[in-house]
Amino acid sequence: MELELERELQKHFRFSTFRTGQKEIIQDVLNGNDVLGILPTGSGKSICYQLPAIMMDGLTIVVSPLISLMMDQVKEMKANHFKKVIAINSFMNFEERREIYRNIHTYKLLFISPELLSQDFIIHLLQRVKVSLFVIDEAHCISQWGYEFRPDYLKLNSIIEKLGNPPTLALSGTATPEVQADIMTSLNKPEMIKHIYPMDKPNIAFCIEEVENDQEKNDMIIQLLKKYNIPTLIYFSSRLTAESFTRFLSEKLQGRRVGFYHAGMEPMDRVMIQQQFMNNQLDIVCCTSAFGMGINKGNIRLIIHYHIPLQLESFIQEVGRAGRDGKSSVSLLLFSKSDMLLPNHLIKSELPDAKDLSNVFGYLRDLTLQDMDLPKDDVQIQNLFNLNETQWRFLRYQLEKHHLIHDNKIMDYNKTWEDIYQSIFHVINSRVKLKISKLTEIIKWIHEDRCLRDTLYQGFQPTHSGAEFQCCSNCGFTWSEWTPEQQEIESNLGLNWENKLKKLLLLDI
DNA sequence: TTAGGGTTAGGGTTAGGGTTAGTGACGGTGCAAACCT
Repeated sequence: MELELERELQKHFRFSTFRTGQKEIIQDVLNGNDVLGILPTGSGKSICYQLPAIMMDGLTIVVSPLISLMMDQVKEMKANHFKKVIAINSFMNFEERREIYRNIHTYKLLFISPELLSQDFIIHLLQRVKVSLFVIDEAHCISQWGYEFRPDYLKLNSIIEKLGNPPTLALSGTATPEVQADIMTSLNKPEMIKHIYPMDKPNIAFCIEEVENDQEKNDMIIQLLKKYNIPTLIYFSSRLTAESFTRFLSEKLQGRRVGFYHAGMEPMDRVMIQQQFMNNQLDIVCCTSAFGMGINKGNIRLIIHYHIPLQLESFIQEVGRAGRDGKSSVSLLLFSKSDMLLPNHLIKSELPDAKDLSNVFGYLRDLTLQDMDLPKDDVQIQNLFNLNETQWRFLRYQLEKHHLIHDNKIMDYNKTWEDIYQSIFHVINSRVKLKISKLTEIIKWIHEDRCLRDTLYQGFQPTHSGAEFQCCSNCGFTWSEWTPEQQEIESNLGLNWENKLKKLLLLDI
């Protein structure tokens, strides 16, 4: 068995040895166990399901949060001469999708979103093939997105059951013990075998600066970026500010290539900015939290937070994109007292409040009394109830869970309505409370006097390595002592046309 | 009396991604149309 695994790895991926954690996870998976694997990004998480998928009979299903991640995976595997892999999404046309459904039994590996996987038709289709392994990639999304933003993540447990309870593998790069427990509870698999590996970054120095206002933030950033010409990400909690700051930087830093990135942009523009940054054709990207998942660029040297993330988990994920190559990198978080308004607003806008909830129940009751269904169009419902998209999605999930609505039919009015109201009201309250406490946690960390590295990681893992370079602003970090490797002017400069062509072709296999 | 510092209030803002209808596959049964003698 031992040697056999290495032989399979060599045969299919041309690696002679496994990286940390891979083999242990794969062995447990092949033995039919449910496994939770926390491996740092860039450590080859995907091998953990790709190799079992090849070796096992039947189909491996991989739930992935982003279509772009699915595409990357399929492209990579096909480049590795593995052809029995496919991703389904709603952008494919009818014919393409029908072709996949017809040939579903010929694939070994299927990438799919939780939303598509929640559709009855897809479940019926997959019930006809043997599902050998069920994988949740970026499994922290269950905890981070499932409760409000993408409730279909919470339906995975019932989907796994409908598929005959295949062995389940949940993978993530960052998950606190709290998030790990949340994943297992949500999947209804309390007995998962855990393989947890440290994700602290010894090569990143943590720096926090309190300022009076945004003007001071701007001055400080300009001063820094004038000194350092290095691949830099600046995180914002506002799309508009990210855009306007990009213009500001372009003005102040002549010759520096600056771009912005957020979820409100055209998909083509997003791909372009990401590619340019990856290929060192952009120096600085001003972005929202949309930027990052699946970005594998080794030489990001500086991550600046212009606004405070809503939780330490997000901060760690965003900061973790620096210094993947192991070289000295810095995280700088800027904050002023007035910054508290923004995260508070974001938390509130995610969930309906008490007034919204009683409004909705009133409307629903009126509709049943008139023997009417909910409108078919969700936008119409949102307008009717005066909720935003996320609030209504959260509420729809809750109402469906309590069987008060099904599709667009509303349950007849009876005395259980009051219990359901109370139950949803309770969920909202505890979610808001939890989010506020997470925000409080990061605020507390920002005001910490002790070592920032120690206090940041203490909730995430039992121990962590010390700093490899400078530690943090509480341990005497100084900018004057920081001399990062400066960026080469143009990454392709050293390549002749033949190598450039090879590089291009490799990128597009 | 005035410049300057500190505080507060008020205005309008605010992240994240997927999806939308149709679709597959199989065997058994019942029935009607087509074909053969």
